Amino acid sequence: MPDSASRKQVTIYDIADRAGTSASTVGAVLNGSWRTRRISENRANTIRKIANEMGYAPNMQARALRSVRSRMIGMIIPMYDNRYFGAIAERFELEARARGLLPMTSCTRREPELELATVRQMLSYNVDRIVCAGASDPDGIARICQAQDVPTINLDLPGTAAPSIISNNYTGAYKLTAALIARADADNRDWHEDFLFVGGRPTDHYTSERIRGFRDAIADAGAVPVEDNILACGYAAAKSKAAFSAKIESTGRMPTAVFVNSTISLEGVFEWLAQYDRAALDTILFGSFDWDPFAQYMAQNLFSVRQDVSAMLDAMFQVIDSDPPHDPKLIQIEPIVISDGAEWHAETASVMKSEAHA
Amino acid sequence: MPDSASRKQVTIYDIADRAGTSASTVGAVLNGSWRTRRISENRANTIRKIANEMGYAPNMQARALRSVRSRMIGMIIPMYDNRYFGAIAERFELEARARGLLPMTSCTRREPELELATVRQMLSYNVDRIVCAGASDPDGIARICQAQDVPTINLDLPGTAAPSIISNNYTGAYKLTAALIARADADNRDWHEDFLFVGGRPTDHYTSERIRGFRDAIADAGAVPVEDNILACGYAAAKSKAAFSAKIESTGRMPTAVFVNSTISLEGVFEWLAQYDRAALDTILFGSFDWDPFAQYMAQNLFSVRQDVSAMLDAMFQVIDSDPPHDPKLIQIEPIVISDGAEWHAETASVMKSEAHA
DNA sequence: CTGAAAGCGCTTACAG
DNA sequence: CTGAAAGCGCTTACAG
Repeated sequence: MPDSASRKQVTIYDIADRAGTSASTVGAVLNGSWRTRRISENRANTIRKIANEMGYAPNMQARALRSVRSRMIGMIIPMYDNRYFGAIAERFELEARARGLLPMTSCTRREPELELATVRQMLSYNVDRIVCAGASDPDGIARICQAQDVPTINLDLPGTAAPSIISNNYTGAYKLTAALIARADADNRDWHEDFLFVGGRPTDHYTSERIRGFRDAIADAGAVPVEDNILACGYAAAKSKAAFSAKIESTGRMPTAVFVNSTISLEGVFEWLAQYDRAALDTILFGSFDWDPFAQYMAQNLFSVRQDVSAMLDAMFQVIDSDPPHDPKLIQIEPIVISDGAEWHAETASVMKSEAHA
Repeated sequence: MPDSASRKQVTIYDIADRAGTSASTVGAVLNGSWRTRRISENRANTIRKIANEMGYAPNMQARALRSVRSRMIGMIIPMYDNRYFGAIAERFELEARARGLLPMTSCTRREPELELATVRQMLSYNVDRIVCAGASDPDGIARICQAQDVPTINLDLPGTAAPSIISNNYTGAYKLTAALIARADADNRDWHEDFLFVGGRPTDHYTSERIRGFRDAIADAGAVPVEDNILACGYAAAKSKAAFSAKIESTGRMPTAVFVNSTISLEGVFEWLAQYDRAALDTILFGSFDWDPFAQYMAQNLFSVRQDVSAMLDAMFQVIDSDPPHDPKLIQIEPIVISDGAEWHAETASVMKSEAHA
C-alpha cells in the first residue's frame, strides 16, 4: 500500500510490472550494472524503452541510502559576490556535474560556527566529499569528516589534514612588484622610498607570503625594503583608507607605487584619492592582488594579479579523481599577472562575453 | 550484517541497544514526535543523553526516503558573481537554514538546457521545492516540477505557473529618472533633448518596464520623450559602448544625463568616456539600474537603483511559509533609489562591513 | 541469463 | 506509555 503522501514517482517496480520481469533486473538495466549481470541486449532495450515512456528517473535518495555513495559533493565558500569566489563556485559546479555528481555549494561567510554547522548538515545528507574553499578552520572540518570516512580537500586556504590547492602568493606578489618596479624604472621615477604595501593581516598565510614576495622583489631590484611602508592594516576598506591617509600625512607626498592586497583594500585607497587627490589616480602606479573589471577605469596605471581559478579547479579535480586517494599535500598554482592594458582588455572582453546575457 | 562499505554512523538501533529500548521509541524521541507519543520525560532524557554521547546525527537520506519530505530546497540562479545575484544566493541560504532546510543553490548561467537538467537532478534528490531565480523559462520548469508535486516559486523573472516575486522596475526607473531630472533642473542644465537610455533589450520584460518608467517620468516633467535617445542595444558592454559612441557622433555633443540599464552597460559607457572624454565622466549625470561599489568612484554624479534583496527574499519566504499554498501571483517589491553621495556611502559602508573579512 | 530476499536507516500506522 | 512490523525505492549478494 503506497503511502498516501507519496509523490507520483515511477519506480522500478512499475517498470518491472509493465515489462513482465523483476525489479532487480530493471534496477540492473537502469543503473548500468546489467553488463556484468549478462542481461540480454533485447530485454535491456525493452526495459529502457518502457522506462523512457513512463518518464522514469531514479530516486537518488534510495540509491544513496542503499549504496552508501550519494554522488553528492559539498563545498563551503566564504562568499559568492566576488570575482574570485564566484568563479570558483561556478567552475566547481560545472566540473562536478560533468562527473555526474550533484554539487552542493554553501556560503559560510568565514564564520567558524556556520562552517561547522553547514558541514554537519551536509554530512547528515551523506555527501561523498567536502571541499573547503577559504575555510577558516580546514583542519577542524577535516577531523569531523574523517570520523565519518568523508574525505575533504582544501582550496584557497591550506590545511594539514587534507590535500590543499592554493595560489602561489609568493611568486604572484613577486612578479606584480617586479612589474611595477620595471614600469617605474622605464618612466624614470624613483620608487625606493615610495613603494607602499596596503592591506591584509601580517599573521595571515596569504598576507605574509605576499609581503615576502614584495620584499624579495624589491631586494632583487637592488633596494632595501622600507618596513614602514608595509601597511598591513587589515582588510576593511575603511582601514586601508585610514592607513593610506596617515601615511600620506606623515610623509607629505604621494607614493610612486602602491601594492594593494585585495579589491576591498583598493576601494579604500581609491576612495581617499577620489576625495582628496583625483589627479594622483592617474600618476600612481597601482598593483592589485585581485582583479575587478571596474577598477581598470579608475586609474591610469593599474596592474593586477588574477588567481588562475581554472587551473586551481583542474588540479583539485585531478586530486579528487585520483585513486588511490592522495595524501595531504600542498599544490600551488601560479596566478596570472596582468600588467598592461591589452591583457586587461582581453580579460575584460572574455568576462563581458560570458556576462553578455547578465 | 552491516554492509562492509557502510560508514561508521551511529543509528537509532545502536542507541536503542544501549538504552535497552526499541528503535521506534528512540526514533520518536530524536525526531521530536515523542510528545504526541506520550513517551515519559525520563526515558526521553536518557535516550537523548546517550545519543549525545554516541555522537548521533540522523541520516537525512533515510528520513527523507521514508517521510517523502526531504527538507531540501533547491534554487537555480544565473550567476554568483554579481552584487544582486550574489546577495540573493547568500540571503536565500541564510533564510533556508533558519527554517531547518538544506539549501541547494546551483548556477545555471541562463542556459535553458542546463536549467532543466539541473532541475531534473534536484528532483531526483527529492527536493521539497525549487526557487527559479532569473530563470529563462520558469513556466517550463514549473510544469516539470508540478508533474512530481514539487512546488516552484519565481524570483527576479516572473512566470505564470507559480508565484513570482520581482522588483518593481517601472517605479524604480521612474524614480531614478525623476531624480536625474531634478538634479539637472537644480543645476540649470537643459536635458530635454539630451537624456539617453542605454542598454537592455526592448523585448525583455524588465527593459520594457524600465523604458516605460523612463518615458513617464520625462512626460510628467512636462517634456516629450525623444525616441531616438532610447538605445536598447542589448546587454553586452561592447554594444553599449558602440551605441553610445554612435549617438555622440551623430549629435556631436555630450548628453546631459544617461540612464544605464545595468552594471554591464555602464562599463561600456565608462569605457568609451575613459578613452575619449574623461572630463565628461564628471559632468554627465548618470543613473544606473544596478549598484556597484566601485562605480561610484568613476563618475562625479552617479545615481543608482538597488534592488531590495532583503525585502524580496522576505516576501518569498512568506509565500513559502504560507499554508495553504499561494496561487500564482505577482508580487512587486520597490527597489531603493540611491541618489546622493551620503546614501551611497552608507550602502558602501554596510557592504564593506560585511566584507571586512573578505 | 534472471528472480527472490535482505537490508540501507529511518517513520508510521497498528496493536497492545 | 511502548514495541514489532511494514515499507520508502533502491542495490547487492545469493541461488538457481
